[in-house]
Amino acid sequence: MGTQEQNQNQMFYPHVSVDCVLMGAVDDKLSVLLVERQVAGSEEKHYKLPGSLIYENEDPDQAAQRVLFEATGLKRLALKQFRCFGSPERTKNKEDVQWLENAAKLKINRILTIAYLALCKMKKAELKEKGDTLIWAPVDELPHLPFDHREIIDAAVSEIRSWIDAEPRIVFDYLPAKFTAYQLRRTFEVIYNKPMDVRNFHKRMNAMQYVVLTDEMEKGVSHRAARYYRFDKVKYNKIHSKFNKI
Amino acid sequence: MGTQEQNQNQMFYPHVSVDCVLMGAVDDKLSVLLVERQVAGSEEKHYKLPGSLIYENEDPDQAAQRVLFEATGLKRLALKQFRCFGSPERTKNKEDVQWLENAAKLKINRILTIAYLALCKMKKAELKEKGDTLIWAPVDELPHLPFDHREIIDAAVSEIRSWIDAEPRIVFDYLPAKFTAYQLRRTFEVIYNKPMDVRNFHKRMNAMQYVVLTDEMEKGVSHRAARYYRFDKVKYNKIHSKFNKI
DNA sequence: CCAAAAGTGTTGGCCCTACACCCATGG
DNA sequence: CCATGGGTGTAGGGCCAACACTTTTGG
Repeated sequence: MGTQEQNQNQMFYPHVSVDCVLMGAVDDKLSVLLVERQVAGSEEKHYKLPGSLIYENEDPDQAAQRVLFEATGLKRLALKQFRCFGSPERTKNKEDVQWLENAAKLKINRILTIAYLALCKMKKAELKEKGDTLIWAPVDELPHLPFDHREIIDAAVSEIRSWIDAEPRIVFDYLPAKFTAYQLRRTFEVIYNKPMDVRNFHKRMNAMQYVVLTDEMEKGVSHRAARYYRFDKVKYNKIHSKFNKI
Repeated sequence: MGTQEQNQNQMFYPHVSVDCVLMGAVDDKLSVLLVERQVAGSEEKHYKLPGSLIYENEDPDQAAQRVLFEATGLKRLALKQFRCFGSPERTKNKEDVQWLENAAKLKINRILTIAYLALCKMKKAELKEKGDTLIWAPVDELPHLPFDHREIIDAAVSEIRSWIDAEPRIVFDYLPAKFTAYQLRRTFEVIYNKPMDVRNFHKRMNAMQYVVLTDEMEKGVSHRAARYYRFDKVKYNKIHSKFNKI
């Protein structure tokens, strides 16, 4: 570890947290989940990314799962660690630090955060049950956020696209078990923020051998009923196993 | 930050380090730079990734630059943070922890590390001057390494390829200012570990508008002299600016 | 019968791969 | 003159994007 002997007095123990960028589509806009935070002497609502300091003997990956479970009740999401944000500049805003010290009842000098991202299919309605302390904010209409949370969200949005390219599986976390071609296409359109040709998208979907037709159809719609497809995990794993990639 | 109020006694301050995977080609093999570490009561040489605990008020990115400067004398390398390794399991090997505590003269409970990677053109010969405490180890013939350093290196090798796809610039950090088509091709072959067709590679190189021909040639070689090319940073930046990508 | 969305094929361009021979130089 | 590596072009296949009409259903 280099020359730390000469710098022992400079050694220190930062706090380490995880922050989760949970993405979903609300009103056809790519949105992120934010949690309310109480700011002393302020009437308006303030929001931040769901996050937590990590516990002793807790793996950061587990901490991220815990944070999202506590916020949404969801378990075992496909969470991806995508970057550590550790600049001392993160805590340059005194208001943010003061809020954090009040909330954590700890003296905070510096805090590193490990950022995670996930896609999810939770609907606005389901979140209401958690008591109005959660909101979905469209990524291009974010409220004021503490620390570098905006920067974290920006990084997450560009990260999710390359993640999907490498692991298409994750978009199916965002969809119900049975879904229509339209739903899958809209998912891609929202995440990549561009329209996709319907016919070309069908071809692309056919090329995904792990997207299989079911014998169910939409019912009660005032137009030709769409077929339902499902994601075949076994076929997917066969195709995407590391073994095949070498 | 969730429910940390109820868990205050579980809050703790881990140590945070950076570890650097510096890659280069030695004897036509993709290799990583390792530094020697002294293990009490052992005659054989032990190695590890160059790394350091981070200082108070030090950005992890700066810490990584510092580590590589201290090890190699190189400054301002194109370093990329690629993952944080934070499992409590990292310190399960008591020998590793004991060695670290001796080296750092600190009691270590747990240590998170932020892993960085870079390509570099330093030659074996140049490293000798640092007094034999550094080695280049081929990635498929690594010695025993402490903690999860082997896992970190494996992750770095697969990471570097996708990084180059996104930012081809970095391969030129690995080459001298003037280089031949052969050198550039060998660089790609070593990093991707597969042979590349000479003609196709020339076409690919021509497509890189930022690789420009100079009017210099090889001298004193016992075969047709190769032309030297150079990397044109200005052209590269024009082509790869974020502005063009949206 | 009309509104609304579902579903379906073909063509052209681009890019990548495979492949073999002549050129310049030093010894 | 020969050994060594430098340098070049073409043809075929796969992948992606652009593009318009018919089908089914509920109201």
